[in-house]
Amino acid sequence: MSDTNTRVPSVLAHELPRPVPMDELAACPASEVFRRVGDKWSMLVVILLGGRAHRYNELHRAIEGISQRMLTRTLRGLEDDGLVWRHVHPTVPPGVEYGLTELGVSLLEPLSALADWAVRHAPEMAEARGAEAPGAETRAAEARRAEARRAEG
Amino acid sequence: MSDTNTRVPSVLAHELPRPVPMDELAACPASEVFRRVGDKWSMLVVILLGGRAHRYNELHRAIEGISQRMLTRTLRGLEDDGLVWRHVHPTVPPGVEYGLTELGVSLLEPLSALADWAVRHAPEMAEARGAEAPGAETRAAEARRAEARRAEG
DNA sequence: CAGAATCCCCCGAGATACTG
DNA sequence: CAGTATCTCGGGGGATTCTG
Repeated sequence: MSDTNTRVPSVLAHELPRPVPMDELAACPASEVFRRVGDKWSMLVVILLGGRAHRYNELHRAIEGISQRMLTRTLRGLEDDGLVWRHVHPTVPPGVEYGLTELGVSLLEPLSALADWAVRHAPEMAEARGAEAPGAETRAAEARRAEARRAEG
Repeated sequence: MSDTNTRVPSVLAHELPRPVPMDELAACPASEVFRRVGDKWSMLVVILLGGRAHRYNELHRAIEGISQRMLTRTLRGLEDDGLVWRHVHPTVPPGVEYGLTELGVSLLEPLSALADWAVRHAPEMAEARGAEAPGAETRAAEARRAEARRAEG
């Protein structure tokens, strides 16, 4: 990936005119990060920790729906990536705190940009896919679309 | 999710002081979008189509590694989300073109911000997790970290 | 309190073969 | 050319139980 600090490859500079350099992107760190962003809990934890440091059970209660297993694994992953620090207070019932490293904090910005985009454009996406209430109707909508495609193509 | 166009909830404004409103975020479109970002091919396709419109096999060749099934499913998903359009040229061997909708184009910006972050901070992440060459050493590193944790906590 | 271990299930995703 | 149809497998992720 050549030169990192001065001139960033900026593969995605969204003016990109060229056929897109796959090697620079597919094999490159973006995929890895995208994957983390996509997993079910990581970014949620990052956001929570972006507010302030939390203890384990504090996170567990705050997130609601996550299993202990997944919370632990998620934290481990983020810690391994250097996004989250972990500090053990050697008290009698042990207390473990988690928080964002500087690296983790720096992620907050592009992440919030993406989240803001999501919030802003949610209505358009909802409209695009049929907009009717979720549930049985969704399948009906998909069926209609498939059929529309058949008629068209 | 209240008011969307004037004052965006901006849940993630990274100064966020409050305990983080889970309801506004967890159940909200961000998760959905994050998931899309995380899936193996979607964002790659978006980026490719960000350069210019492509035909099906053109994408298939460009991406290298994607199966027909996955390419089709990915395109379908993006189309359903309103990020990608699809146009069938009623020629004799059928020709189908895909491209980004306006919505899709608008995604390019936050997406590139995230990718740029990834490229910029890849070294730090690599260093954080041990930095040795991938493969068997990775497991050794993980083992070391686990042991370090045991010794510490 | 903060996990580790174990079991289990579902589905994302690849391989392969066939088609209008 | 641009798909669809099946089969298959690995792993992401949940529920439950046990422990320092």
